Amino acid sequence: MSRDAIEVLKGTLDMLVLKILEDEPQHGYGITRRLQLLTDDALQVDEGSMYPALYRLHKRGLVEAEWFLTDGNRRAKIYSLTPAGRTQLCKEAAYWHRFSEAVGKVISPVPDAAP
Amino acid sequence: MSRDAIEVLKGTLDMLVLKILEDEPQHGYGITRRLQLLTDDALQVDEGSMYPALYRLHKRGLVEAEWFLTDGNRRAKIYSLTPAGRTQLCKEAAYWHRFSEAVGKVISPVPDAAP
DNA sequence: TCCTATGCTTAGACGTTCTAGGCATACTAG
DNA sequence: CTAGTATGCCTAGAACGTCTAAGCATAGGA
Repeated sequence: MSRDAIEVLKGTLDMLVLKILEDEPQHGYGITRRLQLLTDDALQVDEGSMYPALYRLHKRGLVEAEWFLTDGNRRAKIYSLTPAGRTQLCKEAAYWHRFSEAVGKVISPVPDAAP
Repeated sequence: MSRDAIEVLKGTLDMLVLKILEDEPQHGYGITRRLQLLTDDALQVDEGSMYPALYRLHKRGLVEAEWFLTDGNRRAKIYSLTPAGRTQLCKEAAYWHRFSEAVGKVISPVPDAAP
């Protein structure tokens, strides 16, 4: 399974992470699995992308981090959204909509919807 | 006008260019304006992105290039799609659909369509 | 003559993702 | 007891594509 995973377009991971954290605080590993789950294995983000992304977001004040213990008694750094992060999520989602809409106009020319 | 242009997500320009060329052969400057036109100024690709993209595509054998004279008597390098380019366009469009669909699943959770 | 639109080129900065390695612990099977 | 698997984190570097910013050249209009 999952051999048909696709790469994440550069610039979209931050938005995806923020969105996952909007649902509920998560640790890096959890975010990765959540993305996989939500997209039926289409999105499988590498750890080498996920953790640097979380650092970026943390440095920008968009997420907070705190160490906790999971059910399995393992330590995990739980990230949660800050107010600034919530704002940024809105911006990035809006950007995504604008961009994907623009791409849509190019690759699937509007066929003059039937009246 | 046009101050609300957005950046092109890295990895999508090739697809956009191939798509424009599928309609009809164009030169770099023309492709840029065509993208702008089709997307109501949302997509304004810089020359510094467009020409390197065309070189990439040419090196990969996805487009052909030939010098012509335009209406205005100016020289212009006209690019056209090769069969390989057409195939690649299909691949990239399919990738885009898969990716944007996956993103959609994350950022706009399905609200359990009403029965 | 100057300015704008057209049209191409290219070096370098920049940011993001991936590759690929490392580390540590909990639990299970043998 | 020991090996393997799943969990969980870290990071250096390569790879890649887009943008910034400069330069060049010509046509046509003011």
